[in-house]
Amino acid sequence: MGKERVTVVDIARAAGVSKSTVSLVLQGSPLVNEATRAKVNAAIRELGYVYNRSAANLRQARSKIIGIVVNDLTNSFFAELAVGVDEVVQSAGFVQFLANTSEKLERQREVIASMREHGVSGLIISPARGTEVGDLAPLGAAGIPVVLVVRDIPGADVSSLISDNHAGAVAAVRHLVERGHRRVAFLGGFADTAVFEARMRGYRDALQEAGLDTSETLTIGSAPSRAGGVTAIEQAMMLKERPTAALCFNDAVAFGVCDGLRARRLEPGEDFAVIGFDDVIEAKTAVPALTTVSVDPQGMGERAAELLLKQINSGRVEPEAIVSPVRLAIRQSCGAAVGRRMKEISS
Amino acid sequence: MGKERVTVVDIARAAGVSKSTVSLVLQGSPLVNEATRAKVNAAIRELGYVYNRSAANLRQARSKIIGIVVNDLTNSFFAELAVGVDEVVQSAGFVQFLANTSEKLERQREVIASMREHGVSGLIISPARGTEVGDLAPLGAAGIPVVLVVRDIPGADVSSLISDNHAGAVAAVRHLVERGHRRVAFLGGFADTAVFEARMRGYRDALQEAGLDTSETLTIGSAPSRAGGVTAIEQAMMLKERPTAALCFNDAVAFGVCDGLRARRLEPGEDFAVIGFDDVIEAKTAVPALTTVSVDPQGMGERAAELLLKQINSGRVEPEAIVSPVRLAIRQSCGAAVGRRMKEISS
DNA sequence: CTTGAAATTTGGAACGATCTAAATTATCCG
DNA sequence: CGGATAATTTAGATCGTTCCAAATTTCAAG
Repeated sequence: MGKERVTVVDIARAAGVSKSTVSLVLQGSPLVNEATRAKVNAAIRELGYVYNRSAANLRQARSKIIGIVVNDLTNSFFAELAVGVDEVVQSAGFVQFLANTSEKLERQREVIASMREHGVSGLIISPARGTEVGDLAPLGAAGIPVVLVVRDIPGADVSSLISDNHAGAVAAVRHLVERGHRRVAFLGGFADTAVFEARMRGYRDALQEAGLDTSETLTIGSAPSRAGGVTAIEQAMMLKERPTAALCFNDAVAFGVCDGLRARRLEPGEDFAVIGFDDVIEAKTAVPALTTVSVDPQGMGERAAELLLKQINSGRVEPEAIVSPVRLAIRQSCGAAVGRRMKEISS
Repeated sequence: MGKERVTVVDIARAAGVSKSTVSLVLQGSPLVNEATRAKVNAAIRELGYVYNRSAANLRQARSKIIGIVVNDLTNSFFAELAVGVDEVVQSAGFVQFLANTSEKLERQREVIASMREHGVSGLIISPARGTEVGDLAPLGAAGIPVVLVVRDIPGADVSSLISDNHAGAVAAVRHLVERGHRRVAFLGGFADTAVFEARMRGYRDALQEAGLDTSETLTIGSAPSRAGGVTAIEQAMMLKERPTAALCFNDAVAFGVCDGLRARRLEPGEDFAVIGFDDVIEAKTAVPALTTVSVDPQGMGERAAELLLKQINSGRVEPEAIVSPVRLAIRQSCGAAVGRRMKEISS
């Protein structure tokens, strides 16, 4: 009744060769004769053999798994990132272990430990808020390559791939200033992340460069989500001197800001200029199409995966810190130059 | 120089016990004496031991991995579903293998094969379009429990958890009819899926029940995406007899429809009623908030995972086909009763 | 003390692949 | 045909854990 598992020995017997030869065939070795290869493959199909990776990993000491740890999978930025990683990882014959930490350090620790136990060959991590150098140290010590994405951890001795947040923010604000805006807000995001800091600094620098007010009143934090955007813009509109434009921490916030504006019967792109950050897929198709700093999450995932694979294959490499260039995708939500209506509401 | 891997034997030696005892401790067996357990745990910490799951799996013939295969991770419905699965799977001591097929059958086959090789204990699959019974048969034969989610595959001998698409569509259309709509469209989606068929049938049935026109002209297919929604509503507005309301295939389409309406200077919820399907997180915070058939993707993920775990633990169970109840979340986008403006544009 | 049962601990054989080094077979050339 | 070289194939050890059966220790009761 109970069917035994089919192993290399079984197919060796069936094909009339030794298990070593079967192993060679499984690995696609060029050493083996075409005729025997065919015989073996036939037997494999015949018996419905399923390769046992656990056994292989045991001997080889490292599996063909790469792990990816993200801090918030429900944010489509990270979902797209994961898709990008999966794409290249799969075609390199690896398989992806994906875990979501929901921004919880404890979960992140568990997840990374579990991946180590499974013998992952490398890890791509978008760290949860508050991750420290020490959380990654054991990986480095064990010789497991790590690529940090999106968020960097200062002092960590691993590679990182983050987008040029500062330059992106500068470009966005310059664009708004060129269009005549004088009161530009920075909306959304939590102040304790490196990403926030960089975008914020770019915003300030561009403002300063244009000789504009860089006081703190126009900077309003919130959760980096759509709902956060709604509350941020609400607060902004309570100010005595209202902004006429805003650079948002990310696209989710920007969408929320648009929602909030509409709730006040203001049309984003006409009555108020909105620029986002990240360029998630919906940015293009939204109405109005969202002007945003284009980061291409899927592309970032692909590049992170390539970087990681390079490190895995070349044994040991110096950690690289790559900043990924960024461009401003100008669409409708940043509107035309400041015109009648904007002047009107801003006064 | 080269540090050797630390194994049970090493910690056995360090703790002055046998490797069997260490193994017992590792598994949290109640057989072992408290004092020795402490000694062993100390040694484990001391030497920085990392459990080798490959070795364990080899012996035990099945790993604590559950696989989840989704057809489109960039769709936030599935991202949320995956998060729900991850949640319960992790707390049950399993770890999740997530793969995205991008709706490609070939990729799906590879991915499922790879998961088998890794010895997954069970699989949650949202199958790619065109998946056939034969694609799942080998899993059943190998005694690997499978739970299908979202899309069912008629004739497959596995459990499934799908939402009550028919009832949801009926409820949505009834609601629109009660509000006075007489020309209700069904927008978006591909006609060759079981999900489409069910929602569509619900739409028809409710229309018929109200004695309304069920001719095909008001049914307009499109890609089940935001962009698809835009094109679908454009087509709908070209009709000589325009609809005043629409049930959309899913929320992404519904958002696209809202976008398309705005592009024509029509305000969703005021000039035209829109109802979506799925209730993704953005539905609540969008403006106008989207009325939608609430499916709670994360909850579905959790339930699917629980169902799967039940099957894994209880050895062998009869496949169950669960249809998950659904409720209409009435928000702003379906507007008030047909009023002045709607009559105006619809004539 | 003995003794039997209960509580702990343990040696050694798996698990199913890979790898090394050596054996076998085929091929070539004068 | 002999010998050398190249091409294939193979035996057997090995990876790090779990599991079985048996051994040892502990303990309570007689």
